[in-house]
Amino acid sequence: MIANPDVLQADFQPADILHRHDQIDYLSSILEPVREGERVNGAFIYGPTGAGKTCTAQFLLDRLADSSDDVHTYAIDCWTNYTYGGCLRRLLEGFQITTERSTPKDVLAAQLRDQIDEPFVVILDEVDQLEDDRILYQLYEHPQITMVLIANRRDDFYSTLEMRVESRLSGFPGVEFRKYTESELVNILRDRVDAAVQPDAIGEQRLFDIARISGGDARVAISVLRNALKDAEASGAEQVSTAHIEAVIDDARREILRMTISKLTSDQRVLFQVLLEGGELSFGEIFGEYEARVDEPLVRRTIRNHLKKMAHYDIVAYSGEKSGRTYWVVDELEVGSAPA
DNA sequence: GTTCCACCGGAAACGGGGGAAC
DNA sequence: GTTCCCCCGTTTCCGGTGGAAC
Repeated sequence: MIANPDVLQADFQPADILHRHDQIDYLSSILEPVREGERVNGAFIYGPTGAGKTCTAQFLLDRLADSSDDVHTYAIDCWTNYTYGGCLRRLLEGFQITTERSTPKDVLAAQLRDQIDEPFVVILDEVDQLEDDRILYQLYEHPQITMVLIANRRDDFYSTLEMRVESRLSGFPGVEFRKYTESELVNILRDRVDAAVQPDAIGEQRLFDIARISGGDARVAISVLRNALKDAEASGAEQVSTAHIEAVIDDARREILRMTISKLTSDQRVLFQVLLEGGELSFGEIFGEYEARVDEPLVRRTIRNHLKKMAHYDIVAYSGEKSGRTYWVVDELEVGSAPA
């Protein structure tokens, strides 16, 4: 049934990004001068998870790199490179400059300033995860670097920046990526189906079912599609049925959850599990349960930092400013009701 | 109003890990 | 192999806040 499984992976880069042509055209017009060697400040892409932000930005950078040998491009995941030094090192790596963990940060900054002497377009994905916005200021001031910033919420990001950085970046043209509509998701799924599976493996109505339960999130929709096709194939069916889709909704949920928690440290995973099982909990309840589950627990202050970081990741949420604060897991995968 | 307790978060210190220099 | 330097996660200290009990 499945002829080309790679096409069903969430990170597969399609030849065309459906329903994002307006954004692509606009971003292309912004980045066009870079091709001619001119300096462009950059752009800011924002919108919810699964709206195609990263995929589109990567698509644009690939196209830019293909069209000109003189333009260097690189993408940095600020979730994993959130420290000032770590982000600087990744940037220099992108320009083929090798660095060491022990290299002083001011040396890295000087290398960035002095050694990048050709047009360089950088995607900073999940830019709101950066701990230190000095890097954004230095990139802005660099005569050869163009930034493409990606985050979920525009206003939240700008509100965290130091004034001198905010005043510069607020001039970046913003490009909003809204959630996909059901019919848009159906087109995206059909595109993948046409490239990946045998004809008639899944009917149009079943694609609508998947689109409806995915809440506008292409990542979820593709995960449900992939799992439903696998389930149908394993059961010897010739076509995906409603029952196959119903059977894999929880699998898709777990898959997304696994992808999310795979980025966490072991202690953060315990905290996540405590909150997942306990629902809404106070700090004292979380810490008590955490302490009982690990052999060498970290101190309270560190756990507070971890919870704050997880809230920054949008994995957990909290209400209340001081005492009386409670924490809970954010249900990121908003899978709706099962198909009718 | 006062005291106690739990909690938050800034600041500084500590220590492990990794690389460079000798 | 040893020493030094640096990064970065963790710990310690401490001031501030808010709610509950008296």
